[in-house]
Amino acid sequence: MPRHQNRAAAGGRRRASHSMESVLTEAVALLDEAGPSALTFRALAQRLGGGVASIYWYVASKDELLDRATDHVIGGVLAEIEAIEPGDDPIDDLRAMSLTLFDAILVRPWLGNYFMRNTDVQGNALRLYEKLGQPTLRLKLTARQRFHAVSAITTVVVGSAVDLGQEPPQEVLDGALGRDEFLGRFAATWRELDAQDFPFVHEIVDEFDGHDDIEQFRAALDLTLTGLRLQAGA
Amino acid sequence: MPRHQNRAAAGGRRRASHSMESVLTEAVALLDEAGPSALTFRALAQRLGGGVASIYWYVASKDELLDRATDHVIGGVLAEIEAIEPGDDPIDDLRAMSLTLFDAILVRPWLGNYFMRNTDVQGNALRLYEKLGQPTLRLKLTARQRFHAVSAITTVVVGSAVDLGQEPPQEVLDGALGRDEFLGRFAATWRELDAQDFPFVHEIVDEFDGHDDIEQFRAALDLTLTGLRLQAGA
DNA sequence: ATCTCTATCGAACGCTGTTCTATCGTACCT
DNA sequence: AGGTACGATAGAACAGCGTTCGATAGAGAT
Repeated sequence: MPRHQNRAAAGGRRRASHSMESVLTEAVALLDEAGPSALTFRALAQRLGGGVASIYWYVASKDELLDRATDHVIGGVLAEIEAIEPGDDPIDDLRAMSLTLFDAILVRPWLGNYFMRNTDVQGNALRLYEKLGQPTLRLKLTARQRFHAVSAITTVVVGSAVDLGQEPPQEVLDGALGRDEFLGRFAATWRELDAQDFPFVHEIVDEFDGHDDIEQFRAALDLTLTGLRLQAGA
Repeated sequence: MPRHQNRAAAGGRRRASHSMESVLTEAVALLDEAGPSALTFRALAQRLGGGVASIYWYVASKDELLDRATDHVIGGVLAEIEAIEPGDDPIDDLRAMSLTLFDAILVRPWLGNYFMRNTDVQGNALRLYEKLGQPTLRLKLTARQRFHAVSAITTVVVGSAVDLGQEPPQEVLDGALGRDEFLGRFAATWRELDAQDFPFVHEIVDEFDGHDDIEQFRAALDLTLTGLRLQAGA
């Protein structure tokens, strides 16, 4: 592991000169551009203009690379969340923070899969967890209820995000097939199901067709927050 | 794809004779015994006493294998859920179904990662989705609210389960390190954090230490169901 | 000038999912 | 019976992956 940051990158030489920063930045860029399957040590090395093995000086394994890359961008999210001014209602604050986190995962669907995997490496994730928990300190709850509340909220956020994070079947990644057509195709097969056996699916198929992910998430979050509000007796 | 099931497996011959059933059963067995990383085509072929390429006659890719294996066991869960007698309160029914599903994922943590990935292949998952939705038909809700409610519940169930499904760091898989010690080690590092900067983490660290996953899930589920009950105006 | 330590890299290893091609065995048709 | 089509099996090879090894370049200290 590197003990000192790289001071400067020497000019056009043979050997490449990296830094933790550049490694994580390029890793994130790869994840953003083409999803988790595109982040390979070879692809990353090529982007950095160096050899494969060099990356192992900064990172002990791919898992650690993913954890550090995740925490790297979570740092930005944390800053956004810390910039939120606390209001009168703690639950409204929780709501705002959750939406900010969700938005971030919406832009980078891969985040959900690695977020909070290992708080040893993911220091920013831990800080974010703390930040999410602080509003609950202003609620009339037991410590256990607070713990469960924040767990429930992160579950909803990350769970919703993971749903979205599933790599679409290539056709929509290419842009050949739009998201609406993708949903529509599912909806079409659902509509062909027997109406007797699948009354619920028929009831909601029009809602599913072309639905908005953010709205769906907001609905799930609000159910949880309503429950929490009731629990806090406010 | 096989059009006919295998009628009989001829006695001790050279060539192996499979069936969709046996392929999925052995795949599930591998997943159960040693997690997703243990399910490889080579390991599976060895268990089936045949060659690697044979599996591709039943399944077009590993993704499909995972989808079918998942749906295979979801079939059992579906039967359990269909055996539940509907009661007076639709939300109580929802609760019972969710707990049944969660229990199933608790026993097979890998389930959460593949559940509902592709309802084309996962027919039982679709039926389970329908079953989860039916109680909401008895609630005073709009179609959209019903859709969002069931999505929220599956998110909580699967989200909680995925959290648990993360392959533990080998030490606890070996049994060398118990789950309690594993949690305790995290708790210990959390306790060493600055109390000023991490008031919430300090507040809940004792709850985290040695916490029960099922209880944590139940708390998250109940928050959502309470919110839903309020929404339905009951 | 030599030594040490940081940082780099090419080549190789073992593993993976997947494909190619060849084949066996059975059921059916004449 | 003999021929043929096809369901079903399998070994070998391929490309790609994460990871390890051993060698080595460069900069600063002695």
